[in-house]
Order: sequence, then structure tokens, then C-alpha cells
Amino acid sequence: MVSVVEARSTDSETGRERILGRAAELFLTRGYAETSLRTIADAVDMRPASIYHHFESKDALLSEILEIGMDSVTSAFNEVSEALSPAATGIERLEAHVAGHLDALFTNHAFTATHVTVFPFVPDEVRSAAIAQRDGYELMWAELLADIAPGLTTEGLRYARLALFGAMNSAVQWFDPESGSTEDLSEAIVNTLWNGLGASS
Amino acid sequence: MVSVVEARSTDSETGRERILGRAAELFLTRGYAETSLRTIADAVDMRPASIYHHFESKDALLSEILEIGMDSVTSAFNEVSEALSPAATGIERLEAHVAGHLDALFTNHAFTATHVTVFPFVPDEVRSAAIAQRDGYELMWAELLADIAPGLTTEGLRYARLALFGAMNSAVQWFDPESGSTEDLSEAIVNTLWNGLGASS
DNA sequence: TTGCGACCCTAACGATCGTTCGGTAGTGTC
DNA sequence: GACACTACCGAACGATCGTTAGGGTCGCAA
Repeated sequence: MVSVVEARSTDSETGRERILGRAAELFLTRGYAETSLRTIADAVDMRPASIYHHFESKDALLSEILEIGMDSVTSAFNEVSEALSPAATGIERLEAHVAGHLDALFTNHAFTATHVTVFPFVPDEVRSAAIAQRDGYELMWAELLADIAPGLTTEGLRYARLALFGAMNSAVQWFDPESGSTEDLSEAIVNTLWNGLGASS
Repeated sequence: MVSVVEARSTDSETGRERILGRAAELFLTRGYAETSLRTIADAVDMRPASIYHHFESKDALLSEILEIGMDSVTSAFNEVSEALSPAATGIERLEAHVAGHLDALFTNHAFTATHVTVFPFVPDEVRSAAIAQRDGYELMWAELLADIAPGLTTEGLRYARLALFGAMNSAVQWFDPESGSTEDLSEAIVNTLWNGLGASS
């Protein structure tokens, strides 16, 4: 999977990219309000005023980070869909998309994970701008789950989808890609979710 | 389930309680760094300096909120354990504890939910103080799951536990107890988790 | 009646915040 | 050689932050 940041910049805007990347990491680990522009500037060896040459405001910087993160998971979903055989079974499709989501979550980690942990606390204007993108992504999953688990009610489907998101996204807080593969992780989550814990009792 | 805040105050420390409750709500919805002491003071119709009569610092206020939240879920777990019949099956025990956790999550909502969303960004000193409590609670769940799903490996058990926590705790961000009962929610989650989505395909 | 502690206040402190202004150095174009 | 443009900087702005000092008011105990 190719880095979305690199993919976006054909010309060499390395300064801008460095700000985006380091800011995303800092927002993710310390929080948005907790991270000052001076801290970000230090991290990229610049002065605070220089940030404003590349971004209109701190909020605009956050907005772009969230946008990159959402682009990342959305395109991962589409890539998985295209790669899937039309004959794929329900569990195969689910496992492929869960793996794709988790892969995106840890490939462009700072950008995608920021969506998980920081999102509840971003300023109102930034949040409303990001919600439209999120809605589109959630719709993709809703259709997928409705397709492969037609036995569930509308409400049950909603609960299952959000619980699945909760399970997957919580991994940004406890899963270390250094000490285990995302494949193992997605297999474990899908196995738990598809077959159920009851199969292991 | 009885409010932990009330249960803690035998004498009438209503001012203190009001600060705790409103601050917890504000921390949860707006974030810790994003919520100033002046905002909290406004919410309880006091002046900022008055907060310091009841709490040593803003960090100490947050610490106590997190402690109340962890007390709440821990005692809920113990109550469920005591109420369970020794003959209860695996799924019955799981469902009871999931229901207990979700019930605690929405009964003392601001205190327990703060643990979920705000925790990653609290100051280091506050976090390390809260981690010990969390470890104890997670151990209870680890033992429960190991007991009812002996077929899983150690790693699979860890993944399952953390995924379950992710699924349950994410509910604080999307479940509205006004429009649905926590019983329905826990039943849906447990059903998904125990029988698996495969049973609905 | 006096004293004391609980509770809350006004006013202000220094620190830090996001942001802006007015530059400078380097590069490429005509 | 003049011009424009990109990238960055030093210095400072007003606002807001957590916190503190010091004082007032009330109820209760001696």
C-alpha cells in the first residue's frame, strides 16, 4: 500500500509533507488541543510562523490530516472490492475488507488513527467538514454487511457494524504492528466475529 | 444501579458533587484540554477560584473523575459475578457481564465514558495513576474469557478481549440510551460475538 | 459572644496559546 | 540586473490558560 501523502505530492513539497506527518503523529499521541504549533514547529525544525506559509490555520492543518486519513481507508476499501472474486463468499469478503481496513489503519497510521481517537474533540467546523466523508465510508460497510448477513434486522445490522468498527478501530490503541502482523489481527477479529466465541467454548 | 457519586458522599457535599458531574460531562463531550476551569465554573454557577476549594488542581479533578468511573465498572463486574448462579453457562456469564459493563457505561455515563475517550490524552501523571486500576479490571475480564473460551490461544484470547472492549466501549460514541435499551444493545453485541455473523448469513 | 472552619468571592499573576506583520535568503525568468 | 516567487524567520500581538493571594460571609461549637 502506497503512502497517501507521497501519492498526493507530485512536486517536491517536502516541507509541507513533513509538517503533515509529524503533526499527525503529535495529534494522535498527545491530542489536538494538547499539541501547540510551537511543538509541531520544533518537531520539523522550523519556527511557528513558518507553518502558516503552508497552512491557513491549525484547524486547516488538522482538516487536511483527517482528509488524508479518510482517503486512505476509503481507497483501501475500493481496492479490496476490485480485487475480490465475484464468487467470493461472505466470510471471504468480510475478512478481506477487515484486513484492508486494518492495513490502512497501520500503514498511514497517524492519519487514519487520528480519525479514531482525536475526532470526538476536534473543533466543530473541522468535525462537520469531516463527517460527510465518514458517512460515505460507513455506507460502504453498511451495504457490505447487509449483503453478507441478510438475516439481521436493520437495528441489529447497525449495532453489528458499529461494534465491528469499535473492535477494529480500538486496535490503534493496543495493537503493535512491530510485534504481530495485521493479518493475524484481522484473522483473529474476523474469526471471533464470524464464528463467534461460542465456537471456542 | 446506584450513582457512585452519591454513594461516595455521606455528608452533603453538593457543591463538590456538582463540580465532579458537570466537569465529567464537559471533559467527555469537549475534551480535557479543550475544557477550561472557567467553563466548568460557569456550568456550576461558580467562579474559577472556587474550584480550588474542593480540588487541588484541574489534574486532580480529572483524576477523581477517572477513579469514580473505574470504581463504577469494577463494582458492576463484581455485582454481576455475585449474582450469577454457579451453574451458569459460558454465554450466560458473558452476556451478564457485557450487560453489566454497558449498564455501568451508561448509568454513570460521564465518569465511565471519560475513561474511554479522554484517557489517551490525559497528562502523564494522571494516566499512570489510573492505569493500575484499569489493569485490575482488565484482568477480571481476561480470567472470565479464558474460563469460558478455553479453545483460544493466549494471543487469540488477548485479541478477543481487546476487540470486545473496543466494541463495547465504542458504544459511548454512538449508542443513545434514550432511543434503545442497554439490554437490547448488549444482547446484540453478545449475539454477534457469541454466535458470530456467520449464523446470520 | 467569640472564634473557627467551610464555602465562595474579586482581582490579578505569569505562562502559553494561535496568529500576524514585516522582513530575508535563495532560485528561476525575462 | 530587475523582478517575482517560494520558503522561512524574528518579534510581537491580544486572548486565554491554570493558578494564587487575600478577603468576605455564613453556620456551628465553645
